[in-house]
Amino acid sequence: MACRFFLIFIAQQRMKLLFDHIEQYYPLSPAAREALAENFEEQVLAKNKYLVTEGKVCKHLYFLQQGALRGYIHVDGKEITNWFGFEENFITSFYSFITQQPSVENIQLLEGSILWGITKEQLTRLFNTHHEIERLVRIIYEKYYIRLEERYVNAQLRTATERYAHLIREAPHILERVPLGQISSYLGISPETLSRIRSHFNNTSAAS
Amino acid sequence: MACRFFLIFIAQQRMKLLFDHIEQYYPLSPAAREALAENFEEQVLAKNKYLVTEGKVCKHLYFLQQGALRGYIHVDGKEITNWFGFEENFITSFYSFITQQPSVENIQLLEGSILWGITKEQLTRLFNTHHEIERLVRIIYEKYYIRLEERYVNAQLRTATERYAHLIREAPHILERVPLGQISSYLGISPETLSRIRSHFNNTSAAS
DNA sequence: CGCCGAGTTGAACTGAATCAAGAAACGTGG
DNA sequence: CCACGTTTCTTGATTCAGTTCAACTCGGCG
Repeated sequence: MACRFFLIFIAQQRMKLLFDHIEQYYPLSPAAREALAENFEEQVLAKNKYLVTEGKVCKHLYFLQQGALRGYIHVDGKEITNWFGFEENFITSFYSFITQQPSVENIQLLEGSILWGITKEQLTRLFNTHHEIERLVRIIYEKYYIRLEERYVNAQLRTATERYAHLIREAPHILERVPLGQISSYLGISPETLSRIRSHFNNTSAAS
Repeated sequence: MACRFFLIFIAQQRMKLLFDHIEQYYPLSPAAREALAENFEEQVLAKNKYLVTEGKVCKHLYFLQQGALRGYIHVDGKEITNWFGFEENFITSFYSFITQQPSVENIQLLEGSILWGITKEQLTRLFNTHHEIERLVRIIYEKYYIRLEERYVNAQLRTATERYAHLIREAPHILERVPLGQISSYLGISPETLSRIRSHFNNTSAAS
């Protein structure tokens, strides 16, 4: 038996970042932590690989421990990036994961990454056995809802230049880790315009 | 005792639309229904009154049984409508309700309306006593998350004309119940442009 | 009856897209 | 380590969707 507890301990050590992150949302009992540790599976993926591809059902909810990725859709033959994901975030194609309908979006690795995944079925089972896990997920949904609402207002109200300024203020790391073309589609502007905005920014800020 | 059950029955009859709606998301046990019936409070408000005003904390989650309303924010002295709410929808200022921080948005009645409200505290208490109520809310969050995601993609990708076309296809009732100026800010275009788009639509569709 | 807010229509203007061509940066194989 | 093609980014010229400003119309209401 000592052996079993030791293995649980080891597993939870490897998932430390995930559990630390969860703690910020809602503190779980040891039993619930153990149940989660038994159901999350590690996944290591190389740059440019896909976590989710359009047409296929997204079965997993992921926690991104290390790396970066993006969600994009195809519109008129072009790739439109809808979001970027970085360390310590839950990742999935929400529409597909929730409804279990084929995904319209693709999730692609921008860097080699380490993820922890759990299937919808496993999670649903855990909801039945551990009320607090369902509470945790309810709270996570709340946070992500608010985030999305912010993005929506931002997209609706701001001009291209303002959206870029907002991005370098709120998430400057994106600029170093993501090619311009993907950022421009995320901001809803053409690559040329973003290039111009950026050079204008550099000139005016360098002058000061 | 017979009297008590009779009163519960009466209460649930008055809230029939709410319970029917909930049923679509997740079927509740009689005990949970009863608990909800005891905590939701009816509210009848006249046209142009406010359900939530900016600066104040939004304490309630509402179910709109009858009527119409809109959420808007002030930007550069202008009112920007972010969403419309109609019958059989849950309504709140999500950011304020979830975080219990002062609201940035106003919720105004577009018509005289009948609502059922429950406070955040009451709901949180019910989460502790009835797992299934927390599940219901988790499922509701999922649905509303997907809806918001759709609105986001729509705002980001479509042109003004396409957004209008999408609106009359998906929610034609809005046009009859809401003044043009509010619809235009919701679509993220100027009233003049919407007027032009609309007249163009009428001309081309009347010609066919 | 005249006022007032909401909607329409016109003309000028502008932010951003598109088209097109070059310049850098990047990775791959010799 | 360099030469190569490929992709990514920049810069310029033109075009276009949508804004802004301004004047006008219409329906409701004191």
